Amino acid sequence: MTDHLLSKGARGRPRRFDPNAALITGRALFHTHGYEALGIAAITEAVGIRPASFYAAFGSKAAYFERIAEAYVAEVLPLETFFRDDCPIIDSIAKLLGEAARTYTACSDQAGCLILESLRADRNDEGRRIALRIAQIRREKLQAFIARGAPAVALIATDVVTVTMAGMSAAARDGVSCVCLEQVAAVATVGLRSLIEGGA
Amino acid sequence: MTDHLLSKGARGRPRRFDPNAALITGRALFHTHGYEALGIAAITEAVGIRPASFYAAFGSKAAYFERIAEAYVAEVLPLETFFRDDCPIIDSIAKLLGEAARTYTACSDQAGCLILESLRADRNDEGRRIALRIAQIRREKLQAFIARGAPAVALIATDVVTVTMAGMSAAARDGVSCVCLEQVAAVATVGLRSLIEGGA
DNA sequence: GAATTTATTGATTGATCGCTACATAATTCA
DNA sequence: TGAATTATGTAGCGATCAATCAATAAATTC
Repeated sequence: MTDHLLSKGARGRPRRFDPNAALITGRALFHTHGYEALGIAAITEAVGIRPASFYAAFGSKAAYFERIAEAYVAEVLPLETFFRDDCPIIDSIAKLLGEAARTYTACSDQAGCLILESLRADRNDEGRRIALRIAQIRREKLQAFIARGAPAVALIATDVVTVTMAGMSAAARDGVSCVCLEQVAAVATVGLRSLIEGGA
Repeated sequence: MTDHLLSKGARGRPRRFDPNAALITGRALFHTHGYEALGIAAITEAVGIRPASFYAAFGSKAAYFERIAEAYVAEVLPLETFFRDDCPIIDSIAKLLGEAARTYTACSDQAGCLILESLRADRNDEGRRIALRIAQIRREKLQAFIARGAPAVALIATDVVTVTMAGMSAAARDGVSCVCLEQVAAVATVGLRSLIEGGA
């Protein structure tokens, strides 16, 4: 991680910056400002490089964002952590929603979910297209997990979880507190429990 | 409405276009593309005027959007329609959420709520600032209505409704169907009923 | 040392952004 | 009829956008 400059067998002039660090920096910037509002100039200034170096390393703004978004979805609220076969599905969902409330409000400068917030853009926005693909994969994964414990209502339960998380992400960006979102998650869980356990 | 060209007492050269029609056109465009993604060029082309005429009539893009957003919030899902004193608060909320599901999916090119979707932007985005002010006023109004029927849990119930509507608006933009959103609204209502009626 | 390879710097490119200056056209009021 | 007023068309402002070009620098390979 710190030996990015060494790269023994590399020919040519070595990089003067760490691409991984640049991805971390970019993640924070995209999370704060969004895909469209964040310009190359702001990225390169924050990383401490010139545009040409940025494009040599990452190819394009879209490719740069895609790498960041892929890493984000793999790290933040990974579904495998919550859905285990020895745990009632409703408990898994409750834990997921509660943890989402905390994650989305952990840093006021980067509130909400990077992926879900990147969906809020024009249809033809490149950032939205990338985020949409990632969000759909995640959604299918979630639905598969829920289907294992509640096959009859998996689709609607997945929609409820998805809508709730999107709403919590939006609310977090509008400044709603962690405690409030935890309560929202709890109320949503009540409805979901009723749905899954076959209540009215 | 059709006599905008007459305006008996008006001095100077008369307008060649209907500002009200231009507001309608702009509402559809903003709803489809969002504040930032919609440029003056696209607006003026759709309305059939030149930029100079646009600025003479509306002052700025922000002022134009503000007039559209104010009209939108007054017309779409007006809270007074749903909250009446002779109706249990949970029924009012259920009707509001159900109608939101239908409204948000009525037109696929303008899915979701114009105000809520305009909140998804950079903090310093002018469109977001305008939408945020309108959304906050609406939120306070909603909380006041809910407090009349359920004062003890008005704050959290308001948060749940707000989050659910924001999530439904986002889902509608991602292509989720009306039927699915109606089911989501129904599940959310179950949780809210439990909250309001003091259940577990 | 010479050739090759890769990354850097610095200066731009063409497109688009919101917005406006200027002259002209069309109307009302005196 | 002429002055005042308002809207229009043309043309372009400075700023910013993502992305790139040519020249140079720093490494490896031969």
